Amino acid sequence: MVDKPAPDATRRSEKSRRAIYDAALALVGEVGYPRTTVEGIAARAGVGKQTIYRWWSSKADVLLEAFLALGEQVARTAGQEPYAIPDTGDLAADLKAVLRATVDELLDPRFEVPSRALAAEGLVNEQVGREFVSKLLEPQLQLYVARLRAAQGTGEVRGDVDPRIALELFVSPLAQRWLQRTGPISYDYTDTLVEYALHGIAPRLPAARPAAGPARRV
Amino acid sequence: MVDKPAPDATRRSEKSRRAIYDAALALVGEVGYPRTTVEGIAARAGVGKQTIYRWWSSKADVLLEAFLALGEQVARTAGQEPYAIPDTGDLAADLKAVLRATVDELLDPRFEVPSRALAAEGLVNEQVGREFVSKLLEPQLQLYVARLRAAQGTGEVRGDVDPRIALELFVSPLAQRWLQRTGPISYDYTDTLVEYALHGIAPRLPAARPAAGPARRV
Amino acid sequence: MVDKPAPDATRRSEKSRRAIYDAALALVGEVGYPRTTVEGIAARAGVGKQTIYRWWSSKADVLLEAFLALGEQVARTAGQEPYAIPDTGDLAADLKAVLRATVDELLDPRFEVPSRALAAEGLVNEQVGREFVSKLLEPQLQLYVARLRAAQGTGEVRGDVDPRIALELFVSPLAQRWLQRTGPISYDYTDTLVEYALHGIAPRLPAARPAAGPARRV
Amino acid sequence: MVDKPAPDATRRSEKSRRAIYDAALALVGEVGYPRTTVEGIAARAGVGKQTIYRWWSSKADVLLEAFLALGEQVARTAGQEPYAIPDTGDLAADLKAVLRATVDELLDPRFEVPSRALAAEGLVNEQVGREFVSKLLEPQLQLYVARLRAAQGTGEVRGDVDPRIALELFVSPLAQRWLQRTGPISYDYTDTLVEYALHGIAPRLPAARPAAGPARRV
DNA sequence: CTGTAACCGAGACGGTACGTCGAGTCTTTCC
DNA sequence: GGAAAGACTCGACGTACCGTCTCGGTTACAG
Repeated sequence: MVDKPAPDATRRSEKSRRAIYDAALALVGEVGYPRTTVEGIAARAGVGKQTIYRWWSSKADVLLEAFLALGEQVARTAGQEPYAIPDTGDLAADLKAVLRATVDELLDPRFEVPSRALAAEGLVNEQVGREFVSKLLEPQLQLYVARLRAAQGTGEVRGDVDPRIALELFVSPLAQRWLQRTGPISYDYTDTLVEYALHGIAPRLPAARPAAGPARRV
Repeated sequence: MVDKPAPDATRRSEKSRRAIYDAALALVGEVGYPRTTVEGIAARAGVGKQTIYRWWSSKADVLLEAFLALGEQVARTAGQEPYAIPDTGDLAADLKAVLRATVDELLDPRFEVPSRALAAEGLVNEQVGREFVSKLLEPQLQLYVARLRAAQGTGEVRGDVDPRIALELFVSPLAQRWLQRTGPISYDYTDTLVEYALHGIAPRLPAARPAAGPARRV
Repeated sequence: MVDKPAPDATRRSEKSRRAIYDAALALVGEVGYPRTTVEGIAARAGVGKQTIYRWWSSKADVLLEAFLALGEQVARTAGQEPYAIPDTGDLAADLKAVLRATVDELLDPRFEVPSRALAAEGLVNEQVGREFVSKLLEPQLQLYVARLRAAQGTGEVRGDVDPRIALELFVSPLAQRWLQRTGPISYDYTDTLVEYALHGIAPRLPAARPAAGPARRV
Repeated sequence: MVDKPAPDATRRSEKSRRAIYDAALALVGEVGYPRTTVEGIAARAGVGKQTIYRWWSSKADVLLEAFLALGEQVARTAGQEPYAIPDTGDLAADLKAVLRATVDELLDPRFEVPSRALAAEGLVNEQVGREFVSKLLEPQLQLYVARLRAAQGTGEVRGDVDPRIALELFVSPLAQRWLQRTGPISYDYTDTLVEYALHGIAPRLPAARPAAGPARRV
């Protein structure tokens, strides 16, 4: 069995690509993911169906790229990297700020429908899932890893902690509430998550060191 | 507009119902959720399509009930309630044990495909999502709430902690890794989650807090 | 390889069949055969495409049956058999009359487009061709065979002539002019064909028998 | 509306033209006319699609020219005009000989598929039909006209006979049997046609005619 | 001898129709 | 009246070609 000859990407129509992205995002936003069809995207974009099938393998694939492109475009519009995590020296405050921003984004309908749709498709379609995770999710999680490592440097976080796991303590609960609608999302909620995660839910042990401040040992 | 006359449930064929459950679970396991069709379920169950549409509203609905029925049947077979959380007095040990059991279940292919499929459908189909959460997910989470409340009684957990949020610190990360394939799942991983969640990732620093605080347990 | 289970003809929708015949004939008449599509027939008939593909194998197949049905219906309307060849005892007059009627029919636009289309499809698609010939053409030609045989009985036609070939002398030229547009069609033309065919194009040989009339020997 | 600028025929690639003819004839022979596509011809000829559309208006147009070119080439190979009708003084013999040669050609698969395809297309596509008739069919029929006229000079054929009609008595039946598969084709068949056509199917009865008559040859 | 304008191979493009699949509805026949 | 069976309308699928439209590249004639 031979793969078909693979189209010549240098001749690709930029206009069509953009029109397809726009149509796909618009339709998903308007009628939802399951009722968005390849045929509908093509019609709305003023494009032949074949032009979609030539460059993408499925509806999910189109939407994934469209969403990535949207992300880049928003980033470019915003001027600088919007997803950086600040480092004011106060880890808790920084995390709360970022998570509050995330809450805002999750509740923004422009993002909500397509990203929920992609996440759903990714659960069931392994290929889409892997790409969704590696292109969208993991890069953002790595920002938390970096911030937590910095906090380990300043002693705000124990040195033997695995940051890749630690970040899940506050990121995953938010993700699950949003995706699976297991509970409401609010600033209070994310603030609480950060507190529980950072300080632990166990009562302070009476032992411990006297010391003050955020452990300014060099 | 009137709802259609509503079928008379007393005359329902129990045999058909079971055959439909079996067929649905078997097909989802064999060909995956998206390629499982109502027509296929009907054919495999030796049942008319109308019999399915008479009692369920969609493929997801069938699968949801089939999955619930499977759970009950397994429970009945196992003899006693399988999802209870032990209370040995050692919270950490109890949670680790339960999460290890959960890991086993998540990796059991008999459960994996249908529950992943249901979760995915639930993301996008709000009705299914609500039912999935309220009938399957939340009841299990409430077991954690109960156990955490008990731990608050013994002082293992601060009294001012919201148990419904606290449980997410170790449950959600596991759920996300499994659902979205963001990372590997193992006993080590869940043990680590419990440790981080229970003791916090920050070094124990009882100071640096105003005072006040609740948790005035006797 | 198995044929698909073959639909149950007893459950077939008579209404759909009629609507499909009507739509097919109308469309062929309006836009011509090549621009008549299965999709168009289905839409016009208010029928799903699948219903067409369930019962017919192709556009040509639909049209063939539609045309046959039209023929039957016209016949039923006309009351008695319309394609019988009269036998007044005067072979030449009878043939001229029938061929004049045929000319009328060939020039009737209601028949022209679909039958020309079917004939064309039959040239290239052997299956359609065989059915066209056996169901439509040959039965009519057999009427000529019968009439010629009767004429052999009365001595109007030599006894050693093969009627199946003889009829082609006047039928085929008309068919070719009509189908291939190799020349105009008129009463004069068909009358001439009959004369040439019946009396031969050679001059009368001076020899021969004295006799009179159309050989009324019993 | 202006016609497009009309390509410069002097710069036309002869190699491409030949390759297109070859590819078209080969494909029609191999997969039949309906499954021969412009795209396929271009690919097989190693030619851009536009090169075909620049010089021809349709698949049928290409095939028509390809077929004409094939005819010329065969003629050139054969040395002299192959379709001339001999004039030995014996009309019946001459016609039988020519028709036997025609039978051979009709049964030659090299010719059969493309010419049947062209004839079919011509039935439905009037433009192609006219060209097919005027460029291919009529020139050959005119050879019969000439031969019949000569026969009128020698008294073998009545002078008042229209040769253009007369030739159809033996040519059209053969054409119809071949095109529409209404019967087998053989030397016997064509010999019989000639006999019937030339001598008439009625017994020779010189009487029963008013008199007068033309054919007053000296 | 060199533009430059046409043809050329290639193939992406907007479209139309294909023939298939499955959804959800409707109808028939049996129990 | 529920159930098996399956034909029905409908809508989308992914594919095949249509005929048009760029893209370099390669002649071949004009300056």
